[in-house]
Amino acid sequence: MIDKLDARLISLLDAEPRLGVLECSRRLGVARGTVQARLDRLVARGVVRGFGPDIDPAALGYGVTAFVTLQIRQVGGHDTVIGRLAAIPEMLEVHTITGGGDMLCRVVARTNADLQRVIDLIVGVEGVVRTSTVIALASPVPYRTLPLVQAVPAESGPAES
Amino acid sequence: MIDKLDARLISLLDAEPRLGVLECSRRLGVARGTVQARLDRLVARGVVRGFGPDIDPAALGYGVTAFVTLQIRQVGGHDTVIGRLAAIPEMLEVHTITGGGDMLCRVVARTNADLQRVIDLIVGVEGVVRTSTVIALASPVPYRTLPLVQAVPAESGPAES
DNA sequence: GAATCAGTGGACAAGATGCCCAGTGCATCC
DNA sequence: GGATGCACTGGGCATCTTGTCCACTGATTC
Repeated sequence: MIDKLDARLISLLDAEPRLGVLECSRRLGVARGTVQARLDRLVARGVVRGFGPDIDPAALGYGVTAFVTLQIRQVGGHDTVIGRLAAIPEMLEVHTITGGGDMLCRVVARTNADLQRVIDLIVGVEGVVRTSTVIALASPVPYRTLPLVQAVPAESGPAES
Repeated sequence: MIDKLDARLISLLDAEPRLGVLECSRRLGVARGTVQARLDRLVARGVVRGFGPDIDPAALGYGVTAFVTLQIRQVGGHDTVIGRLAAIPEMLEVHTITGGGDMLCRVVARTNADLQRVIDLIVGVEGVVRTSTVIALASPVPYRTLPLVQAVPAESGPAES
């Protein structure tokens, strides 16, 4: 699925995203064309979605992060609810889930008081029956995917497929 | 905190991350130096953390995402637990939270069966008392921050700051 | 009025990019 | 064995971009 060179390339780009193809080839000790081809392949296969700017909500004034579990009225379909939720700028992420709740959302707010406003927005969405909120106090492990990338290359020998 | 030009710049880079400074300046209709200065400032202020590659775990074979709520034994400190959790490659994110649980984790796995293995790894961590897992069935709103960026520029007039 | 700051528009050398090519080692396939 | 396909190498080329200067303008602040 991905080999050591790919992993090294991704790790390198993760550490110093501003690096160009040429510089990468120098650091990795391979030809420029190889790096170019690898990158193209990774993007084409969807492994690398892109290189979008990584925005820090806290730096924008949204220092409070919370996870809100929703229960949805069964009739009426989830789609409209999702649409309404997506219209809330503070709504950073929505997942449909198993278990007691129906959806798990990540939201941000400027303050705890502001979080109340955001939650009210959510509760106000037609079809939302109940919400349950937990506030993230700290994020000791911020979102990351590198360990995954670096762990995969267990396939060293003659891999099958 | 951020003005319309910043928002437009970020939006542009989000849509087409491969764009250079020069191309951005053309699209935005401003001088190259301006774009350069804006970008530098955004990065310096921490609003833009970087431009790291966006990896899709699913494309790596990790198609199952789950959220695991942990309860931690009060004695012994969270730090060691966090260290152990961070050592698990499938552990994408860890937050300490309010409410019934102590921590909320996002993990991925190759299959539901594989998820069992990952959860076992978590349960095996010294200090973890109990876990509660919900599986993400779908992610109708994948992680995003753009709406936040585009919503902020409510300050148009002579802002006080 | 003077100073400060953001933006403009232009210039320059240095470097990177996209693209093409011939050659090589290493698989698999006939 | 021999042939094909594939990934990688190393080189060359014109074009574009980058980083970094500069002088000038306009708005804001003191």
